[in-house]
Amino acid sequence: MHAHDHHEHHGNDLTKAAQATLEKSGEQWTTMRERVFEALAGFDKPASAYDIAEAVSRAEGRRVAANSVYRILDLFVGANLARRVESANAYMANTHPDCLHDCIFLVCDNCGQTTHIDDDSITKTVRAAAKDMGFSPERPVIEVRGKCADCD
Amino acid sequence: MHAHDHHEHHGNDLTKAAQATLEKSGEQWTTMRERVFEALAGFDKPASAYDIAEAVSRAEGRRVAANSVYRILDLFVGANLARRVESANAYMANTHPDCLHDCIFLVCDNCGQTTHIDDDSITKTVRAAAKDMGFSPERPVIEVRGKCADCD
DNA sequence: CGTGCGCATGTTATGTTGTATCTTTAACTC
DNA sequence: GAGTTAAAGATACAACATAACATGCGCACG
Repeated sequence: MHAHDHHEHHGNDLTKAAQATLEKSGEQWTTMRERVFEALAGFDKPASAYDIAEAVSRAEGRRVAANSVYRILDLFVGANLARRVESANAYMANTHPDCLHDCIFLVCDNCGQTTHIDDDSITKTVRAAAKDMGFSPERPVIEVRGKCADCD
Repeated sequence: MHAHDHHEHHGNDLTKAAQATLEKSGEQWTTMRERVFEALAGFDKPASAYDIAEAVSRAEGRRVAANSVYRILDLFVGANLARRVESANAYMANTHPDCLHDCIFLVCDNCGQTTHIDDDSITKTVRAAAKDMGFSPERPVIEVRGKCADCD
């Protein structure tokens, strides 16, 4: 278990936490950003920008272009409201935007369900190993592909 | 340092090792596969299928389509002759195809230079952490984005 | 009041990465 | 060398990502 305690936000609470974090970083919490965040948080597996564009389009009854979604996702990733899952070319909402981690994703190859772990001892070790090679780590990407408990 | 000793193959030696490994797995070492492998091994940074298609096209003086390259890369990854770098949507030749590892890539965000580490203690820990969550790890993806010694 | 400025979003176009399907060629077997 | 099978070519398209420019909207300042 990791040492410090942080909230795993859910539902409306999560949206509120995201808004607070984004505003604290000096950015606006617009309608569009809220729609994108809610769409993203509504997926239980990594969602591509196009998945989100489609979801928001449906919810809004108008065409929302992927382009706009990408812009917002980039902003979210920068502000720690969302994470990119590299091995899936897709994004996940961060359930504790108020707290910074290198996190580890477990991605089921069968159903796509993705959970995350925050194990700072692992990520510290990975960063240290990179430093030992004279490399300056900035963003560890640690993902595990395999089978989730349900699909195994 | 990792415990067991394996060769880091280079140049013609590497090609020979790749051929041996591929044939041992019951696949043919064709002219095209050799061209693709050599093109791949010729890059010092992750190469996309399209990069390789272009390199092979130039070398052969004829148009080689990306999809042929993809087929061969998939085969190579399956046979441990090459690795996919997920955070770069690109591939690297495996310098020791005769030896199986979960490996760790250090990818420079500035120049693209990518090196790899084989640190089994880290990868074992990652797999163990996944198992603790009831997840069956099959393919850990461990990559570190940052700055290489030269660019830092 | 209105106009000019900054930022968010929309629109369209295009670039890059990855698959699918079908045809043709090349490699091994006898 | 003829027949069989695996590999590679051609073409089309799907999915992911960015670029460039236009529009809308709120707000500060004259």
